[in-house]
Amino acid sequence: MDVKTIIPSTRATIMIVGEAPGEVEEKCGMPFVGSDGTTLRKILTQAGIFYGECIITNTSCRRIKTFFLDKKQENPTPDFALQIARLKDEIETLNPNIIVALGAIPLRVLTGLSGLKALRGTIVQSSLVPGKKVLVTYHPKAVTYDWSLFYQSVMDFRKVRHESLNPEFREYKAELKVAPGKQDILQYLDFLYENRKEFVVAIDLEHLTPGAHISWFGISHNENFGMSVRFIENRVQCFPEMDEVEIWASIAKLCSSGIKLVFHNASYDVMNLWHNQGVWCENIHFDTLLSAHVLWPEFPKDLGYLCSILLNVPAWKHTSGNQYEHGEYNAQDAANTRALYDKMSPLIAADENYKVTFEREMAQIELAGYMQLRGVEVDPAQKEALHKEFFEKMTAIETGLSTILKKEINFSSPKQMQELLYVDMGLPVQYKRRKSADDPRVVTTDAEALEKLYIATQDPVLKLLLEYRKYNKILQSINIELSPENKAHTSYNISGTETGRWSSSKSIILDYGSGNLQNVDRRVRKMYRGPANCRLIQADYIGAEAHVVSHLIQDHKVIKAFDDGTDIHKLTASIMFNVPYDEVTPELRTIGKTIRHATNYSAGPAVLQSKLKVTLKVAKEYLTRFQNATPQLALWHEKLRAKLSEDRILVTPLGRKRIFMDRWGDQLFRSAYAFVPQSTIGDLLNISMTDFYEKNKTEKGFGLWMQLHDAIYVWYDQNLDPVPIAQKMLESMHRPIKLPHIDLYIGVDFKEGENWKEMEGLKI
DNA sequence: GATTTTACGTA
DNA sequence: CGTACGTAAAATCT
Repeated sequence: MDVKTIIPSTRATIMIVGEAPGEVEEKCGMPFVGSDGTTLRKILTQAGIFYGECIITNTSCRRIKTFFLDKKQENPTPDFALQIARLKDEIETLNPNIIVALGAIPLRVLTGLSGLKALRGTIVQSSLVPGKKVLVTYHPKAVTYDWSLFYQSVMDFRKVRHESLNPEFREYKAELKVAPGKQDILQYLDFLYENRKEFVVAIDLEHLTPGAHISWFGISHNENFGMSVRFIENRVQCFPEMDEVEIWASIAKLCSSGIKLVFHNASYDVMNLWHNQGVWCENIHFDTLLSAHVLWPEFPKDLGYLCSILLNVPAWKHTSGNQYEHGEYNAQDAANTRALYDKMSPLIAADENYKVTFEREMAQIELAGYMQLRGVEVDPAQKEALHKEFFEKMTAIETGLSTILKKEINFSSPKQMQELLYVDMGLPVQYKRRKSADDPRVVTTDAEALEKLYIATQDPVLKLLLEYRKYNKILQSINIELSPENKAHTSYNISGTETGRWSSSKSIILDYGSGNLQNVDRRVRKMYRGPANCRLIQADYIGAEAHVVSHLIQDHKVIKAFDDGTDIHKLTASIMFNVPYDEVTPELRTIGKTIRHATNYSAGPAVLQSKLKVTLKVAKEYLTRFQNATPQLALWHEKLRAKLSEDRILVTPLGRKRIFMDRWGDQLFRSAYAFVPQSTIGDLLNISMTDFYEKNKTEKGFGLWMQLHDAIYVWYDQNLDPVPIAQKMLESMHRPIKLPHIDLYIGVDFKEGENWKEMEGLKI
């Protein structure tokens, strides 16, 4: 039976086209009746579209095995060709203002194009019925499979709603000036400078790798105009030396004039301009990357994606095609960034939480850039010594292993390790711990599995394998390339996480060091240090996340302990094992610490088992005992779940908002439990650090060295007294978290030393 | 050659 | 069935 197109009784402006009916649809004779239909209805509801006012159909109104005869999808099968003709007929008769293509097949049929990912969210002209607008988005089946696509689909349908108001296809008509001559460039820059009080100007750079030398400079003051200055072509300068100097001088004059500047990831562009060209951007007015991060931390944030949901521009994707093409993208990037500013700034301004969070992130741009360019010093002699030490250890184990195993094995190869453990040695196959009960079981040879097998068999080979891999990993973090000044650099990413913590990754501008400086192995930290004749001060928030949790759940015993400066983990152990506080042994304290941490984030017994190296039974017992001692925690978790079921939104005490879009279940809950404490401390530290930077950036004998989620590091001249400097750090870090019932202050602990490893308590 | 998976380091 | 990250090397895809 044919599945009939659903046609509303009044004239419909939106036509939704799926692929082909499935078994269920064919039986009822209705499109989208199964789980895909449920998903589609949910998406439409969220987007403010009534299902009943849409024309709903498929490219084929009966089940179909093969759509096309060829792989290129140019020739439909005879059956499908008839269906396409039927669809064309329906479009012409029903005359909707906009057609939505759900997935790749409708995209192909309606537009003749392919490449769903690149075209998603954009409006293209139909080739089937010329003049008709087609918006491309995911098929609900893809959303049902990967729920994180849900809100992206909602955004697409919001655009559909807007586009359904009229049938006109608007041609993209921006004027793009690519690689103009010197006079044109200077004339435009002068024009911008003359209007510096009124204009908002977007800038975008393209660079060469390695070195991040600027090859194209894109600039736009208006969404319908973009200019791309070509500086380098095929590694050769495009302008005579003096002309290039003149152009850069003009750019520098404009950027330092106080004109409002807009970027997509300012800490990269601004610092590249400064580092490579000495151009200083005085007024970083708006960053579209940061605004996207504040508005939708869970969405993709690249320019192409943002344009697809907020603008009406055709998809323009970056290819490594010819140079001129690259310039066109660059000019369009600048124009689109300028257009995004117009769309995004009202969204930020409309919500107080968005506003404060955005302003806070904007305030971090200069600091993040500064810390990237500054880098951290490494002692080459210490690096060499560490390498020698661990290389010898690794070699010794390698020799031991090769005499026992008699065959060459790459211990870094999961495949070969599986062969060795589960085939040659005949050990019981170990599986990775799953995130959710319905995840598939995956065979593993990771450290946790090896530990488990070692406990069971006491086979020394397992211990050797563990040690070999450990030393091999450490050597990786020692064998890093240093800059000519013996420094390692990292790019601190303000928008790197969904919590507001910074992430740390390889710097494009100064590609030296391990890249991520936030996961450096403790055993190699000895080689990192401050400048010559300087030492380091560390300031970290004490038990920060646990402190926040204790207030959120109103655990008065623990709150009081934090207030009194009692050792919280000792207290935990004392309560759990029912021993007097003063008789808690270090071993018991460790157990208390691990359990508190694990339980706050709803870890299961298997995690405790592997962390504490106890049996599953004992781990379960510990958990039960802790939960009994802290009944408030489960209540709070319940409260969070109730809030999530209401609107899936959580807001932290510092105003950061996050929508939890995962499929309803334990994994979503655990992310939610972790969010508020983790985000609050991340934001608190970044606020404090920015405050410290702004207040002290002109000081000579000390300065910021590193950021580590809940700690900051400062280098200082060893001839100075560290205490007053630590006091300045404390001034910036002693900062209230405003909770409904109290202003919460998190304690700060200080350490001091000559390198990142050897640090000892500093009393202030 | 590009992309995904595995393993593992940090808070 | 802790979350939040990034990277190297191996495995896999095209």
